[in-house]
Amino acid sequence: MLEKTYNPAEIEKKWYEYWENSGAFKCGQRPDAETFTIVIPPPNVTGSLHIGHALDNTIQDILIRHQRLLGKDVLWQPGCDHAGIATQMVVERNLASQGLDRREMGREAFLKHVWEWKEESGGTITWQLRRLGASCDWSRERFTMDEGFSKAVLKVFVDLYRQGLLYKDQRLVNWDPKLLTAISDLEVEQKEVQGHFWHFRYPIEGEDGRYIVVATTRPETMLGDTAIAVHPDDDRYKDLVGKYVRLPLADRLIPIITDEHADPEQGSGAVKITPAHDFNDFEVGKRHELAMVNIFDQHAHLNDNVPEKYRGMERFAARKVVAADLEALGLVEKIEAKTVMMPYGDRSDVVIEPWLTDQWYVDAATLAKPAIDAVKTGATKFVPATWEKTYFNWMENIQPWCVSRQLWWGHQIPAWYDEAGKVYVAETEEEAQAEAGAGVKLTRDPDVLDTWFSSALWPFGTIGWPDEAASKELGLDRYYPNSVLVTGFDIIFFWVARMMMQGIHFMKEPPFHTVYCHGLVRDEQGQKMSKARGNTVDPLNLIEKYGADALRFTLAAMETQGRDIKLSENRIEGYRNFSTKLWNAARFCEMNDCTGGAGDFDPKSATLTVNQWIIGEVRKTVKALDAALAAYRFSEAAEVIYHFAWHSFCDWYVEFIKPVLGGTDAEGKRETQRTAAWAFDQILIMLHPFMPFITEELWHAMDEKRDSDLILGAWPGFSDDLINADAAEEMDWTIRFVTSVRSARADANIPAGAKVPSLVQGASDATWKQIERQGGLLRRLARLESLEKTGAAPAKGALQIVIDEATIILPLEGVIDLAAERDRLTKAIQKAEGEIKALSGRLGNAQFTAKAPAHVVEEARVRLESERETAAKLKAALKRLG
RNA sequence: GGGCGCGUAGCUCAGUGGGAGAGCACUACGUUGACAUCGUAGGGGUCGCUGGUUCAAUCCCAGCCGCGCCCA
Repeated sequence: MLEKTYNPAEIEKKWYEYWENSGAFKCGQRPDAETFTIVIPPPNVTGSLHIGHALDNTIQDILIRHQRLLGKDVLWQPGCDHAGIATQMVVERNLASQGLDRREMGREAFLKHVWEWKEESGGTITWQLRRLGASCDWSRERFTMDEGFSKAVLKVFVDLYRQGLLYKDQRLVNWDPKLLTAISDLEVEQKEVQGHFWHFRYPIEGEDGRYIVVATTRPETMLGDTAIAVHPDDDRYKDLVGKYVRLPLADRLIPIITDEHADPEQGSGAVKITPAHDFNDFEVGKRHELAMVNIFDQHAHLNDNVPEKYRGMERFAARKVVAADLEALGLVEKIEAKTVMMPYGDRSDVVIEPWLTDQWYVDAATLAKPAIDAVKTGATKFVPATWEKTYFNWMENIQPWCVSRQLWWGHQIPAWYDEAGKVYVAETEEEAQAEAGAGVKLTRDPDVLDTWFSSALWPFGTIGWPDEAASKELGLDRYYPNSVLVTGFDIIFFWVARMMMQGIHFMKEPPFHTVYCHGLVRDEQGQKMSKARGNTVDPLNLIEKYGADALRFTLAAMETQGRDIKLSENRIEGYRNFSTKLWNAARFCEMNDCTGGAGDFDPKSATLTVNQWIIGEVRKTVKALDAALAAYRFSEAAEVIYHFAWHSFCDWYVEFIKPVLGGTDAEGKRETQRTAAWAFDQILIMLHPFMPFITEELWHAMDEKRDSDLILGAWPGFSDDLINADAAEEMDWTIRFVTSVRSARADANIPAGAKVPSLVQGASDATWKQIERQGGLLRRLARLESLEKTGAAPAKGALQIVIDEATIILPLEGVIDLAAERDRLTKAIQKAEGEIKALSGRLGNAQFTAKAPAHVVEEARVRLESERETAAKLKAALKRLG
């Protein structure tokens, strides 16, 4: 017997362990079936589950469980990435608290600490994913730093290098002076800050007293200026072009040049050019072959390329000193307050410095071309499609991708240098040595690769590539391409685009046919959740409080394409109530022997109208659910199954069958028990992808001798011949009858418990037969003492309810509130007349009848007819009321 | 500045060229051996504004207003 109340915590733990131990999550069990593959967006190995992960993985699990029920050979590939910067930062911080420093202990010792940390805290998120119910194939769990995967990373590096798609170059990078590494454009956040616009006078060489005014938001960089640029069409400076200015403080001569980059509208129209410290100026410098004077060291302190006075100064301190010194020289024309965009490192939150260094770059533009085509031709589709524009926009303007990082934690770049600095790129040191020649002393590039460089290989590197034996064992041919990728739109650039590029380049096929992008989970007020704001919610707490099923269902129900989710706790509470409802429905089934599941019951064999009706409703629900899931419309899918389970099954069907279950018709009772058990089984199956735990529990509670667990069950595959139109019509009418009578009773303040007599007037033969068939239910559910045919006009003061051609009369003279009843009828008449007016107006318009499709016109005619009939009945009722 | 998106019930949001929907909240009433984490009934919306296309616009188009995000 089921407990009186549902306790999710116990059940969820029990079933997860059972599933995992029974091997239910493992792929490859259905070797003849079609495959369905999702690779998990690998979370940071040392991270923990936040609500965004909960959403992302709930969606994936819904798809995975649905496809598993459809009989596919399903692979949900789990694993983590090594999160280069993030992890290294955490470990460095830990070490610092013990007074240790990585540079002092050296690379090898430090990496040992990182691996220890990974072992210690690396399991957290995978444990949390299990708590959520994620049915990943854990036996295949991978890590971007594990041996096989690392081989893939090195091979990709070497292959791209040999194909000329990866090269070393000296360019400006986004340099993080706190973390002391290059970072990619995507890891830079532009923030608005209040700054100043300094206008400096640079003296013209050879023209005493004449100067040119340049404006800058970064005075300290003037020490690295190597030119002044004016726009070629700017007449104000025509005579100065080709002349030189004497750069103050640095005391160097720099030329005045023309370049389109100078904006005549901005400031004075003349702009200082610092090619080593500004991305735009760098381009100008290249165009004009200007000197590149690098004035910063790696900490963004001034170096030996500046006058002695400034050497060693920190950049912001130098700013003040430079500005003050120029002021003292009378070279400051004015200082304006100005809002400026400043680049910040998303990890370190310090101002990023464009800095000239040697780094490794991937020729992203070349790799992007086929990746763009794959989406253009529809080989890969984004859902919702609106993200395709974002993808194209970025891909078509893609810059060389800086993939080297000055970190220790990550895949060390497979490049070796001889003493002359010549580079040898190879997968192993032996190969590099062979290439360089025996006896040549080689030093390995100390840098590591961007974490995204490795996670770009996730869709095939996890399935054995490039090792032949591993590929065979893990089924590379079978599971690549993957099917769907589910991720947040915020990492389309970081990850999706790069998987597309690498996947197509190395595997010759795009990694997936569909990319489903969901939004962000925000708090109730619509604020982005962040630790700084303190408005994060811990999904584990929510799971403890309401159950994983409730959280999952909530996220699914709120997941509508193209919109962020504003998560509120009372929504979760509501879906917790839904699981309670389901639990109680199961208890009802149990108490009434509606158990044994579907068994060998043939839904087509049902003879009772109520049973035929609910069977048809099941079919309609499956159809709607299939359509919703096929279109990745999760909120709609959730709504469909919720509505069926709660309203169709619990509210109506259960009430409809109570009399049969308690009655004497043994045959009817048996059929009804079997139908109820069958229908409830269908609910459990359809709901399983959303609420896996409670459904599995009830699946077994309803029948202790199941052939299979629900997780490996079969999705309903019925056809429309289960829909009996007559039964549907009859039960729909029954529902309308009951609802109308209840409503009228409530309006007339008839005590809910009172059983009242009733008469039916004007019913057609068909309706009357229907009343005779369903009389028991009608009386029971509408609280009617009797239900009889009458030809006579009713007594005055009766409650009258119009249902199509029939009028139901409750003779309650003296009991009902006449004024309230008059009101009710009048309102109903007004409503009908409003409809009549609108419909007849439309039908009276010759344009409408001529141009609108025939079925629309016909529909309007039918409706007009029925509204007229209703209005007439209601008017008659009002008249009779007295 | 360029691009994308949003504005529908008190709240959160679906939706569709042809009768405005759901959940929650709210109000009233609670009778029936699954369920008060419940049941029954009810109130509540010029579908942001203005124009256009159309027989017909909440839906399509244009402009405006308000809000958000991405890129420069």
